Amino acid sequence: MQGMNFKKDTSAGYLANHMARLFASGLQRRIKPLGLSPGQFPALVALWAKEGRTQKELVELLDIEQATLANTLARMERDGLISRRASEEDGRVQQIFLTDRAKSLEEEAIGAALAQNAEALAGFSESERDQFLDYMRRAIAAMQSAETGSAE
Amino acid sequence: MQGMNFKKDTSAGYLANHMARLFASGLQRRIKPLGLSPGQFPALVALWAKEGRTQKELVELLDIEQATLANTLARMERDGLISRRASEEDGRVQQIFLTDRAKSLEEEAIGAALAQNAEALAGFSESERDQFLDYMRRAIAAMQSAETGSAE
DNA sequence: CTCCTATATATAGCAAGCTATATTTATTTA
DNA sequence: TAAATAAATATAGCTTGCTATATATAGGAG
Repeated sequence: MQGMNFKKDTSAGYLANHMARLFASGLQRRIKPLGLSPGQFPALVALWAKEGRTQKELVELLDIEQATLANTLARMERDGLISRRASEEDGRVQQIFLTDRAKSLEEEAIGAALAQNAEALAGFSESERDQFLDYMRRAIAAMQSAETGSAE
Repeated sequence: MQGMNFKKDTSAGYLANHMARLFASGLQRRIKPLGLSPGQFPALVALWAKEGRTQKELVELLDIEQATLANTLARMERDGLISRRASEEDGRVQQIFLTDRAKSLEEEAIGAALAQNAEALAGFSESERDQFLDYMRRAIAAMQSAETGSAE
């Protein structure tokens, strides 16, 4: 069977990958001047909302693996965005705090992310935008349940 | 201004990133038994359609950078999926050919990708699916034109 | 022919993902 | 209490993506 029917622009997976890369590079362009990178964004958002969280708490909040977060946090510490303080009750745990610099970037950084989202959805009506977000949430939920899922 | 309004599940960029990672890991789970990985997929699709393409031609076809493709092709060669033959007319150019193994995988691999797409869109009606793909194409187009774009 | 420029591919170096495993400290159990 | 298990974090090693730069070959201008 030669020439099976597979076109990249009709593949949801292909489009999702391409779209995500454009979101990331657009965000990067906007926040690089602030000394931030896209992968740090989710952790920053969680810490702007509440400091002193542990790595475990962040892993539960963000949809990434523990090892990925550990590396991201190491880069953030290196870049002067966070500091970590060992817990006294439990020697395995560290609480994570934002530096003054990281705190000072909240407004601009969130503005950049919102601007990037707006750029991507510029041609969308409000209801189209809502529907698009809903579709993405549904696709995510479907794949997550398949992940955990039962027999094939 | 403390506590700016930014929620990950209402951010198109966040959802796009998460969704793309789930597509990739789902596809990986399906094609790993074939000895393939998700990043090789676009190049394979292009070569299944027509062999003997050059790297430059593939870069024009796929939405990735030349350096990314160069590395992906190196891994594909290492893994016995492609071979390259230097052009006689132009010493800079190499034509890329599929190995027998890579050719033999076409049906199963495309089936895996289609199955992954189907899994993600399981709960969608046909018109919802079409609309979703269209939304993604529109977001991609908006970000691409902003990339090239005029003054801010 | 020689020098400049353009083109095709490769390499360096980094970020952000992942899986799998190691390490360290707590907790539980025998 | 000593040994086994669990929990929190780190590390190893890989892929896929990027930007920036190097290398090698072609082609054009003088």
